[in-house]
Amino acid sequence: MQEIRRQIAAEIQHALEEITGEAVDLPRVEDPPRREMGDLACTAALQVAKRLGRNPRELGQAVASRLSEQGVEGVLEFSIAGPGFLNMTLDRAAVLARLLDGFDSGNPDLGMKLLIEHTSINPNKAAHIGHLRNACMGDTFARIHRELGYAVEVHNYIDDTGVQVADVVIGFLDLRGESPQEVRDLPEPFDYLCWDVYTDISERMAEDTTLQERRRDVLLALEHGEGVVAEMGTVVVERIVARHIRTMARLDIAYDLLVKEGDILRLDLWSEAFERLKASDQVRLVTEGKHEGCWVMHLSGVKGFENLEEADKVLVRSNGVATYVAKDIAYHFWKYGLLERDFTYRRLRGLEDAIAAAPYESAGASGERMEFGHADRAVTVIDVRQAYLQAVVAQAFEVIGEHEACRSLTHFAYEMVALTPATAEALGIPVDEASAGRSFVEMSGRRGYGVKADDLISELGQRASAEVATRNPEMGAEECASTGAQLAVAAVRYFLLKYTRNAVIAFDMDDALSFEGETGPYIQYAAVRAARIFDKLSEELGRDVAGAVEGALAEGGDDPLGIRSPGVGERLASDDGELWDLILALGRYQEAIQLAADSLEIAVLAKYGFQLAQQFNRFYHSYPILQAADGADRALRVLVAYAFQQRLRDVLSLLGIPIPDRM
RNA sequence: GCGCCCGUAGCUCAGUUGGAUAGAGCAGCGGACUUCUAAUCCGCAGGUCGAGGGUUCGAAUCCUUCCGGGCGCGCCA
Repeated sequence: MQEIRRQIAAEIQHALEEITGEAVDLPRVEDPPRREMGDLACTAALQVAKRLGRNPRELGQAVASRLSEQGVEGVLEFSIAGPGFLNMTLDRAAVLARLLDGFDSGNPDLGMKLLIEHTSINPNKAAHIGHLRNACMGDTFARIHRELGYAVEVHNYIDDTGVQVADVVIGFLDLRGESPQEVRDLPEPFDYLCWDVYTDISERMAEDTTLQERRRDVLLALEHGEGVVAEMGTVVVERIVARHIRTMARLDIAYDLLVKEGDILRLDLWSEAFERLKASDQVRLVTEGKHEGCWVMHLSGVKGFENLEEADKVLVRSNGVATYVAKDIAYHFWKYGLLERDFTYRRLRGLEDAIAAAPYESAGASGERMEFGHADRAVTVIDVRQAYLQAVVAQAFEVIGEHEACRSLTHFAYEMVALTPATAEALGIPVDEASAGRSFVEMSGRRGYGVKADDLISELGQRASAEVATRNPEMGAEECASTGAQLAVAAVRYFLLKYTRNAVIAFDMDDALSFEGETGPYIQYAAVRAARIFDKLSEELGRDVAGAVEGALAEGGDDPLGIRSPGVGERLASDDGELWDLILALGRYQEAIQLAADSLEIAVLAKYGFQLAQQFNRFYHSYPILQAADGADRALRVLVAYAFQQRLRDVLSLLGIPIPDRM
C-alpha cells in the first residue's frame, strides 16, 4: 500500500512536469475528507497552478486526463473536484496483490551515522516526569531513525562537575557529616534520598553566604578530581546514574554511551577545542569592562543573535575555568570527529540484572580505546529553554569554519512538563495565588516539587495489575504484575509522546492513570485482540495462523485458509466499510514515520498508532473472523487482520511499547 | 525592552506545511456483551478556531496590529 502511494505521487509529479515544463516537488498523496470522494487525494495541481499563475481546475483536469490515458498501476480512476482536487479510486485487485506480496520492508542502510543525545539528567536526584518526556522522545526518535536506515548512537551526557552535584556533595559532607564510604553504603533508593538532601541544601544555600563560598571550592575540587570532595562526587554521580539507568530501563530506554562532562576537561578535549576557537577573531580575551579577563565568543551581528543585550558569551571565566557551554562546544566538536583527542571507555558495571547490554561510559585516562562519535548528524534532545545555549554551540561550528556540521546539528526542543493545580495540591505542593488561576504549576527540582518517575511507573503498574487480575481471574499474581508493568510502560510512554513538542504538558495524575480512550493500553488492547483471534483460529486450524498466512503468501506455498482464492478478491472489491478503511490506514505507515522524523514530531507516530488501533477496533466489531459467513470472507479478514498485526507491531516497537499476551 | 512559543468543543489536545462540511480523547446523555476480551463499539449534544485588518479562487494555517499567557536573554548548569 505505501509503495502504491509512493508510485502514485511520482506519477503525478511526472505528469505535472510534462504538462508545465517546470520542475515540481514530489507531491503528497493524502486522504480525502470524505470517502465518497475517493480513496486518495492530491492537491499538487492547485499548488503548482498557483506558482505558475495558471488555472488550477484546468491544470488538474489535464493531469487527470493524462494519467487516465496512460494508466497508473493501482489506480482505477482519476477525477477532478472543486477548484482542482485530484481524487483517485484505487484498483483493489492491485491492492490485494500488494498485500499478498508480503509485509517485510527491509531497512536500507543509508550509510549515515546519527548521534542522538537525550536524557542528560543532572546526576544529583531522582528522575521526574519531565525527564521522562525527554527520554521517551529521544528514545523513539532513535528507534525511528534506525528504522529509516541510519546508524544510530545514543548518548546520555552526565554533568558530573556542576553546581547541582556540588550541592548534594556539600549536603552529605557538611550537613550530614558523612564520608564517601558511608554514602556508598546508604540504602536504596539513593536517588530519593538525594532528592531530599538537595532540597534541604538548596534552602540553606539561598541564605548562607559561607555555604555559597564553599560551593565555589567544591566546584573546583570536583573539576580537578581532588580529595574527599571528588571522591564524594564520584560516589554520588555513580549511584545516581545507576538509578537513572534503571528507571529508564523500566521503560525500555537504553544508551550506547554516557559521556561525563569532567572527562572533557581531564582529557583536554576542551583545550583542543579552545585552540581551534582562538584561531578565529570571534573568540578573544577581553581586556576591559565587565568581562575583563574572560575569553568570550563575540556574537553581535551574527544571525540569530542580533537583538542580544549582551553580545559576548563567556567561554572561559576570569579565573580560568571553562563555562558549561564551553565544555558543551568541545563535546559537540568531538561528536563530529573534529578533535584529535578522544575519550577512553569502559562498560558500566552493576546493572546486569536490569538491562541486557549496559552502556559504555567515558573513563578518564584509564579506559580502553573504542570507536564512538564521528557522526554525520547530531541531534540534541533538550527542552526549549536551552535554545539560546544550543544556538551558541551551533555558532561555534561556524566560528571554526565547519558550516556543514553547523547545519546538520539539530536542537530537538520541546516544552516542559508541569503539573495541573489539582495534582500539585494532591502532592502537597503549595499552589500560590498567581498559579491558582493558571492551568499548570511548574515543577522544581530545587524545591523538591515534582512527580518522581519511579513513583509514577510503579503506581501505574499497580493499578494496571489490579485491573488485569479482575479481568483475568485465572491469571497468577506474578503474571498479573508483569502484565501490569507492560501496561504501565504503554501508559507512560504514550502519554508523554502524544503531545506535540511545543505543548506544555499539564500533567494530571488521573488523566495519566487512565487506561481508556487515547492511551497506550488502548493500542495494546487492539494488538492483544488480534493475537487472541489468531490463537483461537490456530487451535481450530491445527496449525499456526501466521505460518498459514505466510505460507499462502509464499510462491507455491500451501494455502489452508484459501487466501489466494478468487472469492477473496471479489469480497475486497465489494467492501464498503471498515475493512477497506483499515487497509487505507495501513498504507499511511511510511508517511507517518517519515513525517515524524522530518518534523521532529513524535506525536505524529503516536497518533498514527492510535488511529490504526481505532480503525482495527471498528473493523473488529463489524467483521467477525472466526464466525465469518464463508471461507472467502474469513480468508480476507484474516489477511487484513494479519497485515494489521504486523504493522501495529512495528509501530509499537518504535513507540517502545510492549505487547502483552493477555490483558 | 528584545527574541522564541502558545491561545481551536466544558476539560486535555490534533489539525497532513494554504484546500473540500474544523477532528480525537475525557466529561455528559442514549444505545450495543448467549457471538473472536465491553480496557471495546455505535449514536446524540457540544465551535464567532483569542479580537480586528490584510493577502486570494480558498485562511485555524501566511502577513499585520492589538489582547491574554508561557519561556529565554548569567563569569549557573
